[in-house]
Amino acid sequence: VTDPSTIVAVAIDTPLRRVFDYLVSPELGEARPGQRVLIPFGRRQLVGIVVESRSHSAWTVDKLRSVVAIIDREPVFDTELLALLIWAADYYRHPIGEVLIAALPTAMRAGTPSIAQQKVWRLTAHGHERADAELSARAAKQRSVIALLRQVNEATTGQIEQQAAASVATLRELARRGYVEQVEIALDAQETASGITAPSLALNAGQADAVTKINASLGTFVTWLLYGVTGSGKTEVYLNVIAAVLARGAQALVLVPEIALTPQVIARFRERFAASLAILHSGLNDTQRLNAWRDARSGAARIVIGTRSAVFAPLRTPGVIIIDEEHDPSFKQQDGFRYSARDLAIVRAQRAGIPIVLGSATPSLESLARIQKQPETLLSLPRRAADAVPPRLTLIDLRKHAAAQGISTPALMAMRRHLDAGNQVLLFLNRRGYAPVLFCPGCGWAAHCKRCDAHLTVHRGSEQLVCHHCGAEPLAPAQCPQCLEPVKPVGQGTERIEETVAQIFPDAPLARIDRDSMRRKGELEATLARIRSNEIRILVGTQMLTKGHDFPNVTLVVVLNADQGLFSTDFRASERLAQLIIQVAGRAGRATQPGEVLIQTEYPAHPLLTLLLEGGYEGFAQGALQERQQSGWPPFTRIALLRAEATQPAAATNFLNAALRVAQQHASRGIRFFGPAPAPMERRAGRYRAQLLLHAATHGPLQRLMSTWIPAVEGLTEARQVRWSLDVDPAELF
DNA sequence: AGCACGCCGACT
DNA sequence: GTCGGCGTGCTC
Repeated sequence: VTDPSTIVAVAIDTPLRRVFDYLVSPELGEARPGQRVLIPFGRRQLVGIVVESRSHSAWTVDKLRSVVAIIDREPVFDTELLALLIWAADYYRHPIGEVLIAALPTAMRAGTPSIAQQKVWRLTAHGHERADAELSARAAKQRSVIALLRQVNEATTGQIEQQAAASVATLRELARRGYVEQVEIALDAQETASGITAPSLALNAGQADAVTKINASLGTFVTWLLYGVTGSGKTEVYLNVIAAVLARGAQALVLVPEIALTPQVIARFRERFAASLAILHSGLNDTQRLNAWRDARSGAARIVIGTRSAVFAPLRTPGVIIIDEEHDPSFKQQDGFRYSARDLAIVRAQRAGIPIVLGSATPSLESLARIQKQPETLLSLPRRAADAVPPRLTLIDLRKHAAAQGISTPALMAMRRHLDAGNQVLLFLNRRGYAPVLFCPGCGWAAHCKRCDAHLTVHRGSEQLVCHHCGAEPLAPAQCPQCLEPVKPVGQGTERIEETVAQIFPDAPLARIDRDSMRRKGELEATLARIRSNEIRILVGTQMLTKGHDFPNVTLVVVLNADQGLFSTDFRASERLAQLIIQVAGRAGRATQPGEVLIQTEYPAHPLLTLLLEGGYEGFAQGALQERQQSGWPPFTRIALLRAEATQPAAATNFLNAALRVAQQHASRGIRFFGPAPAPMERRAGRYRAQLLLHAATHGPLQRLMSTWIPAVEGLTEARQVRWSLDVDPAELF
């Protein structure tokens, strides 16, 4: 007897790195890839996603269970998006079920319909035939409802209430008699405008050239690098490209860093286009997210703007992908499914056959390495005429110049000069809190976190110390627990800089901008408004200041401590520091006056700083790329990182050693292993962390090894005592 | 990840 | 006598 059922491979939201085969009985209809299905799984019933239709299974039929129901009429992922997601799961070696589920809005991870639904009333067959004959002549309201439904076929409760002057009670009575019924139907996508409401600004030659080239590439895959300093008009280029994409009837996908998705950015798009926008970011609730997702999928939204995860937004007619601030680290997910939205966006554009535009004032070294091979894809935007003079970078040698509470005399003098000229001053320090250490001058004791290998940070006006790594908030001792001497805060955080500056410049209104001071919703917006109105004269802040916001009246930027990224074990730290310095320097001198940037350092002869000063970001990047090539780091080679953490001190290293032994039994030709080594901060939140680095000339050997190695690693007994994860193309080495 | 089974310690 | 601790194994 042949079983008429077909077999489907289903991905399920579990950490299991495989799909599960199920039977589909013929009466359910065809289960197509991308559709959600309800399936029995162990003792539970779960929502899964069909990945593939199969004629055979490696499992015998008696082991297979049956799909309970097919949830979607239309697949939630079209063929292209499903293929991209499967590719991503394979590339990052992440469980496919988690990858597919992560790409769905939360509401759809349960059974919520993928297309917006509407409840409508309609006549039953019985109602059609008998209602007029059977209803009493005096039942005027009931009769008018029947008449209305005969006319329009379907109507919502609201429509009936208005047009038939009937109440819900009338409808209930009609339903009780079996004349009418209420059913859910799909709500058709609303037709939306796609026009342009505001004209383009006049483009300069660089912008016009970029727009011309990108627009000529529509319909083909090209990776463009749009390289231009802050204020060079990258957004205007995006807007003109999007206009061309909309004119072709296609959609634009725009990815921005988490911190940059501000009301102003959205307003700029809304101003220009009548087309409807779908916005996808972490601040949305489930319903808003679902609606945005549906609009993107139906094509009702012509422009989709979002943060990292929006790279998985469904698009009916993809036309272009734009990644603003492509160097930004927030495009890499740092836990769970550790994908790079930037890299996946390039893959998506390639598979869709559309151009992708990577925009930045400080491009990633990956992008610059690509430009060395494909120089024709570089689109450089020159400075605007008004800002023809780039800000002047100067080093202040902290060993020569005394620093009062972190601010050197030359910096103080420059601040005075710029304030007296009526300008604003920005002090940048990438360290929150009052002081990074609480120290005893008597015996050398310092306050450490009980659960981390880190100092506790002092916060002003708080009885408690704070661990910036695990969030612990122990009480601050007034005296040293060892020798009973009074303890004192050592070093500077933004709070202490704020205090010092307020003492030295008591008449200059000051704002501190960091995660602590901007905790409340809307506070950042309010402060930025006070800065724009020139009410604030001195800005003190962390990297929160460097992202996206323009401060036209700032003419002096002081980088208070450039040394934190100078001697890191992470080969990417110098790239990050250079980007940070150039980004913060970009806040200076937007208007008529040239800007001045002072960088305080104990290492003025450090090659990174020398390169930056002499050659700007290009100079630095050239040097850094040479160094990466010589020492064999990405983008010239490929790496992956196996991390592990455990409450037992040796468990993580034991696991990684076992994993390394297994790796050597697999096809690991061309792969070098570094470690296992303890993470730079070995203990964090009470867990001991270690890592094993894999290094190869190209991705191929890594992929070949991981495809057989990771399943073996999963089965190791040592794995039971640890939490482990794999990071392909890690952005940070710890 | 769930969820169950299973085998050993302190309690209504 | 049971409730429940978390080690181990399984999910088409």
